[in-house]
Amino acid sequence: MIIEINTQSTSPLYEQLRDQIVLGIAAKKLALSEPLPSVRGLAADLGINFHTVNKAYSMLCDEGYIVIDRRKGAMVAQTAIDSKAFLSKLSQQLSLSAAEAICHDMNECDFIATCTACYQKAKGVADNGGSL
Amino acid sequence: MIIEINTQSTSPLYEQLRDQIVLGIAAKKLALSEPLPSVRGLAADLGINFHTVNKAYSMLCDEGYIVIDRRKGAMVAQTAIDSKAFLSKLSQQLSLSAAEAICHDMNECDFIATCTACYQKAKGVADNGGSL
Amino acid sequence: MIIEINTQSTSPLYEQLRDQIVLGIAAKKLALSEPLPSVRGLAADLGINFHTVNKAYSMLCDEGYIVIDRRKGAMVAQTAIDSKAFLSKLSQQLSLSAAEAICHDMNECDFIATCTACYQKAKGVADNGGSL
Amino acid sequence: MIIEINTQSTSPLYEQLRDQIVLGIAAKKLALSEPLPSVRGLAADLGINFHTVNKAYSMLCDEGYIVIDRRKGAMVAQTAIDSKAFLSKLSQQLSLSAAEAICHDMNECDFIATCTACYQKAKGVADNGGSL
DNA sequence: GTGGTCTAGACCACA
DNA sequence: GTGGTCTAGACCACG
Repeated sequence: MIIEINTQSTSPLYEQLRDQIVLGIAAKKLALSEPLPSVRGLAADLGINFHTVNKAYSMLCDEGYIVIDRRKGAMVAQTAIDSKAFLSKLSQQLSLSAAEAICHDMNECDFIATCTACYQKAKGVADNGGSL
Repeated sequence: MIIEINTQSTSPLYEQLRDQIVLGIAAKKLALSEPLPSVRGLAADLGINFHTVNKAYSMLCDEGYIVIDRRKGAMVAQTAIDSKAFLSKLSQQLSLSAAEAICHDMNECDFIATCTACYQKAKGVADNGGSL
Repeated sequence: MIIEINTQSTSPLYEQLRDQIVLGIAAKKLALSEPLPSVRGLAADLGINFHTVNKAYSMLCDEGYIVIDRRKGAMVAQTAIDSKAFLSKLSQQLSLSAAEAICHDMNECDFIATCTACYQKAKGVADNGGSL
Repeated sequence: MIIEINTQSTSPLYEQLRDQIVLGIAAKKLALSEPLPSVRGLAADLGINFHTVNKAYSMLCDEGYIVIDRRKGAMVAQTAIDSKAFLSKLSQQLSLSAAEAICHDMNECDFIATCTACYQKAKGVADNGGSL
């Protein structure tokens, strides 16, 4: 799996990293229980400070996406927890996106079509050849 | 229109303000060409510094949601521009949301249902009772 | 002669007005010794405050583009004065424009071609049919 | 590279700063990818507030002259973008300068000569003695 | 150590 | 009266 970091973006590096890994897990590019690269190794690969990678891993751990074992390192969690708080957060994100779409004169059909396309893309259908 | 600011949140005040106003425009709580409150007036109402409000207004202006008229102050723009760059940004936001949903074992049906609900909510259907 | 004012621009209205009138004089749309519209009349036409028009006229008078007669009102001056200070100002403006052009990878030929085109345009060649 | 700020001038400090840096980039006094001084460092050198420098840097970033890297700070951009909008802006600047020149009885030859001189000066030919 | 954010207060330009 | 500009200082996020 390839992770791209843009050091010129306004969003913090650890957040970009966290987002990329979530995308990777959803697309099954990071298999369940597969160990993630070590903090120092990934930091070296990306050319960033290992504290930054550490922070991203901590966030992912707090959100339940990964589990961190002191000996085995980080690995993808079986399933993410705390789905109630998550639904509230998801709803907020989507409401804002929808509001932005409405302001840009996008009707419901087009918005839902975009949502569907993004879901498919996130699932990695295009990358894996569709059906599994 | 009521704007709520959470000073406890980690996200910057100007960003919260920007998001609230976008939601307000989408829900038609802020009519087209309706003047927004003055920078200092809104700041006083919210109990925050006027520079913070100013930054939010500047962002909204850059994004094309509002225009700042020298005579009448800030007002809702007729229509937001630069839809090409917007589509790319929207797609990125939705892809991340979709990935998070997938990690939480949400299937496509449920995700799309949530998207639809959020679109309706953003449009203010729930608030106005649907048809008028 | 048509004057266009953009109340949503960041540059002050009186400056826009001043620039438009200078362009008009150069293009001979405002003939020598022709009286300019009255301060209050022009303000009403443009839908702006007459203090704003007044300020623009004062600037033009200070720069020598027009003369203001208490009885006859404002009119185009025979010739602009203070050419030494002007040359310095012009050089400064052009140097900055040239620097911006260089940063955008524009070579000398293209820059000079653009300068020539702008000079012709300012002289109103295209509008008046070329020769006089 | 030496930056001079005139606190007596009517034009805002951040604009003067922005212009000086553009001139510096064009004259190659600031090499490509060379890091600019830090916001607070430059502010201290110039004896002005760091917010003022920050605003100038933000403008330059928006215009594509510099990029702000999270690790290395601000640096000269490889190449400025959005040349279409730029050409329109450049044409407007030059037209106004040309109009002013015409009002001061400057003929086309003299105007173009001045443009050429300014281009050379901006490129830094005069400073380096022409050929190297 | 660097930039980002927020607050606060003063002055001026603008309409 | 409104926004724009500049200054100043404090705190935190980031790397």
